[in-house]
Amino acid sequence: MNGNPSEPNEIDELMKELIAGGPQKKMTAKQQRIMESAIEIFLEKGFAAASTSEIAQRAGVAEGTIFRHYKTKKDLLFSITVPMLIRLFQPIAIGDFTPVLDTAYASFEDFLRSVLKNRYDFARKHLPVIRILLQEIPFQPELREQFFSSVAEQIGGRMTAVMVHFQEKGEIVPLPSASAIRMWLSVLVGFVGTRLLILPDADWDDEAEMERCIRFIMNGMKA
Amino acid sequence: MNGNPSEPNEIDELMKELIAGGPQKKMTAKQQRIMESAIEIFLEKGFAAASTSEIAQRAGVAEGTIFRHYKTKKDLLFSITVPMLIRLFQPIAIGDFTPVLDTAYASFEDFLRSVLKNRYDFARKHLPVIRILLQEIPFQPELREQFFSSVAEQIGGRMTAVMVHFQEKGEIVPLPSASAIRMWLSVLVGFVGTRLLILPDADWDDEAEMERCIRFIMNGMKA
Amino acid sequence: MNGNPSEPNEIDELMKELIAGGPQKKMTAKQQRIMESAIEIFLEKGFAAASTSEIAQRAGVAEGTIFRHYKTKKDLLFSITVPMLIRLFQPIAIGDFTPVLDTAYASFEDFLRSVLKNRYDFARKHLPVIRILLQEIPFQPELREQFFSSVAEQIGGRMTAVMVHFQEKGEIVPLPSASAIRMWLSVLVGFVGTRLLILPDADWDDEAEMERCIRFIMNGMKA
Amino acid sequence: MNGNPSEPNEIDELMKELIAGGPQKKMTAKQQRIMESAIEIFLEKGFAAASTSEIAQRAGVAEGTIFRHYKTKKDLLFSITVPMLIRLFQPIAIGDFTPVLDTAYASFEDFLRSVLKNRYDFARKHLPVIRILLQEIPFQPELREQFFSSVAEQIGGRMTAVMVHFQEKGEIVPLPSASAIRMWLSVLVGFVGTRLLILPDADWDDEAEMERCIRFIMNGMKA
DNA sequence: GATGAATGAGCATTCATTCAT
DNA sequence: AATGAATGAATGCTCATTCAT
Repeated sequence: MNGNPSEPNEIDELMKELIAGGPQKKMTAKQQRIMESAIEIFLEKGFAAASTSEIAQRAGVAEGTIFRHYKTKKDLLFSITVPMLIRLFQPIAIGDFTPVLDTAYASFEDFLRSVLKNRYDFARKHLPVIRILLQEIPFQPELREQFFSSVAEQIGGRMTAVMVHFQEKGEIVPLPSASAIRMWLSVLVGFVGTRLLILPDADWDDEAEMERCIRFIMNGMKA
Repeated sequence: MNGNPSEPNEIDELMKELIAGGPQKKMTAKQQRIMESAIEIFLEKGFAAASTSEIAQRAGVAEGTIFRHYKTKKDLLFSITVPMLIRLFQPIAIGDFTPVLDTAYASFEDFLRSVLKNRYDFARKHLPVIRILLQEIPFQPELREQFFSSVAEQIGGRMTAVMVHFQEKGEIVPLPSASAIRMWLSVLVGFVGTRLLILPDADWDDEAEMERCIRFIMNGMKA
Repeated sequence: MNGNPSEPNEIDELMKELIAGGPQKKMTAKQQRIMESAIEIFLEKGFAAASTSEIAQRAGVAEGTIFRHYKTKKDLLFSITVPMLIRLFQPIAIGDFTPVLDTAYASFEDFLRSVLKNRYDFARKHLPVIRILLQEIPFQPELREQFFSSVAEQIGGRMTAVMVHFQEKGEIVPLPSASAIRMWLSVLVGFVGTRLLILPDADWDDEAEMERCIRFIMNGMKA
Repeated sequence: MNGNPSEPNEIDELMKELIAGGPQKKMTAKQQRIMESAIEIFLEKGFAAASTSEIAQRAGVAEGTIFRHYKTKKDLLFSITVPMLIRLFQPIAIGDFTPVLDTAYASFEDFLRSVLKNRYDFARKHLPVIRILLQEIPFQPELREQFFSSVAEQIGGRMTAVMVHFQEKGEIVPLPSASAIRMWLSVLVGFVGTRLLILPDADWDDEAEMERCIRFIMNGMKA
C-alpha cells in the first residue's frame, strides 16, 4: 500500500538516533503513555489484532494524538521493538555488558557466566518488549533484517573472535565456531526462555540452574 | 450465542478424532484446498492478518464455502494446528517414534540420536504448519493449554522415566531430570530451529552437525 | 427483485384453495413440521430476522427441503398467515360463526356477546399465528391488501347490514354505521388484545370482563 | 465482549437524559440526518430488514459515521424509539399535557376530550416514530420493558386516581378502575389508530368523530 | 500540540436459494 | 421427495488514517 523503499525509513531513523548516542530523550508525558499502552496491548493481542483506538483509550489520549507522534501503527511498533533488538544484541554499544567481551577475560567459564547473568537480567527486566519482538519477528521483514544485521555484527564479529581466543588458549574443543556458539547459546537461551517464557511460574532456583548450565556447557566443550 | 465454555469445543473434538484413530479422512477436494490455502496464508501473514476472502480466493472456492466446513476462522486455524501440536509431542500415539522410548534402548547416545533424527525429519516435513503453530501460540490460549497438556503428558511421563533409567545405568550424570531434559532438548531444538527457521539458507552439513550436537550433549552429561 | 405482478401469485393460490373448500390437506409430516417450526421462529424473531436454516434445523429437515415445498421464504410466511387472515374475518366461510350474522338474531346484545365469545375463543386458540399476522402486516403489502379486501367484504357487507337492522329495530342509536362498528369493535378488540397480547399474565375474570364490555357498549349505544 | 447486563445500558442513558431535562440537544447536522434517514428506512422496511449502509447512503454520510454516533444499529433504534415511548406515556414529565390530569378538572367529559385531542395531535405529529415503535415492540424486549414501566407509572398512578376521583364525584359508574380505563382507552385508541394507521385516506370529519367517541364513552359510563 | 469527527475499505460471518445426487 | 454442499451478495461493524478546529 504505502512504503516507498527508497526513502529513508523509520528503522534507519531509529538506528541513527541510537548510534548518535541517546535515543528518544524528549518524549512528552503523553508520548510515554502511548508507548506504555502500546506495549501492553501489543503484548496481549499481537500487533495485527491491536487497535490504535484501544491504545489511545488506554493511554488517555485522542486517537489522532498517536499519529502525531508516530506516522503509522507500524512506526509505533518499530519504535518499541527496534531499540530493544539493538540493545539485545549490541550490549557493547549500550554499555551494560562491555567487559564480558574483553578478550583479556580470564576464562571461558567466566565469560559464559557473565553473558548468562547479564542477558538473563536484561531479559527479565525487559520481558514484555522482548516478547513483542519474538512475536512479531515472523511477520515483520524489517525486524528480521535488523535482527540479522545486528546478530551478524555481533556474533560474526566479536563472538567468533572470543571462541577462537579460548580455543587457541586450549580451554575448549576446536569446533567450527558457528557450531560452538550455537551450542552454548542454545543452552543459555533454553534456560532463559524456559525460565521466563514457558514456565515462569515453576519453582526455580536460578543460581543453581545457571550453574548447571555452565557446568553442562563446560563439560560439553572441554578440550 | 457462542462461547459457552461448558459445551465440547473444537479442540476437544479434534483430540477425540486423533485419539480415536485417524483424523479428518473424508475431506472433500474443496476442503483440502481450503486448508492448503489457509496454511499458506496464515504462514505468510499470521492468523490475525489473514483474511478469509483471500483464503477462499486462493483455494478457488466461494467465501461462504469456508464457513460451511469451519464454523469460524479460528476453527480453521485449530483444525490445522491442533493435530500438529499433538503429533509433535505425542510421537508414541502416532506411532512413528515408539521404539525410541523403549527403555530397552541400548544407550542414551542412541536414544538422543534417534530422537534428533526423527523429530528433525518430522519438523522438516511439516515445517509450514509447525511455523504457524509457533507463531500463533502466543496469541491463542487454547493452543497454549493444549501445548502444556501435550508436553506434560510426554515429558512429565516417558521422558523422565528415560532419564532416570540412564542415570541409574550410570551412563549420565545425576542431574534433576527436568534440568537434564531441558539441557539436551535445548541443544536439539537449537539445532533444528537454527537449521530450519533462522538460517535455512546457510550451507549445512546436517549429518556432521547432528553428530556434533550428540557429542556435545554426551560430553556435557557424561557421568 | 422477483415478483412479476401479472402472474398468479401465492396468495391467489391460497385464496382459491380456501374458497374451493378445504385447504392444504395432503401436507406430509415433514411439511407439517416445517410449518410448525416456522411459526415458532417467525413468532420469536419476526419474519425478517428468522433464518430458513434455523427453521430447517428445528423441523429436523434439510435446508433444501423447505424450498421444495415453498418457493421462497415469503411463500412460507404467506402459507401461514393468509389462511388465518381469511378465517379471522370470514367466519361465515369457515362456518364456526354463521348464526351470529343471521339478521333474525334476537338482540344486538346477543349479537355482541356471540361475536365477542366466538372471536375471543378463536384468537386464543390461534394466538401464535395471529400474532405473526399482526407483526408482519406493516411490512408485507400483500398481507395488507388481503386484509383490506377481507375486511371490506365482511364489514362493508354483512356488518353494515347488521347495524342498520338493529338501528331500524330501534335498539341502538342511529350513528353512521362505520362509526358504530368502530366503537363496539374497539371495545372488543381492546379487551381481547389486552387480555391476550398485552397483559396475558394478569389475573383475569374473563366472564365478568366480557360482560362489562357488553354492558359498556350497550349503554353507549342505547337509543 | 458486549452484553454485560449489569452495566448501565443505552435505555438507561436515554432515560437519564430525558429526566434530567432536555434530550439530545447537541446533535450535529450529520447526526440529525442519520436519524431522519433511519426513521424513514425503519418505517419502510422494519428494523431487521433495514441496512445501515442504506441509512448512511440516504443520510449522505459514510457508513462508519453511523457507528461513531451509535454503538450499534440497535442503539440507533432505541435512540429513536425510547424518547418517543416516554413522551407518549409521560405527558406530565414532558409538560404538554399537565392540566389534563389535574384532579381539579371540571368534569370527566372535559378530561376525556382533552386527553383525546392532546394525544391525537401528538400522534399525528409524530406518526412515523410511533409507527416504528408499534412495529418493533414485538421484537425488542427492551422496548417492551420500557413500555410497561412507563405505562405502569402513568396508568397505575395518575389515571387510577383520576378514575376514582370522578367515580367518587358520582359522574361515572363504579367499575374496577383497570376495566374503566381500558374501556375509554380502547375507544380513543380505536379512533386514533383507525384514523391514522388503518384508514388514513378515508374521508374523516375529525371533530364530529371525536365528539361521537366522547358521547359513546360518557353514555357507556354514565352513573 | 492535541483533538475527535469523518472516512471508506475491509472484515468475518450469514443468508436465501440452487442443483447435482 | 429429500438432501446438503455450494454460492456470492449482503450484513453490521471495525480499522488506520486524515484534517479542520
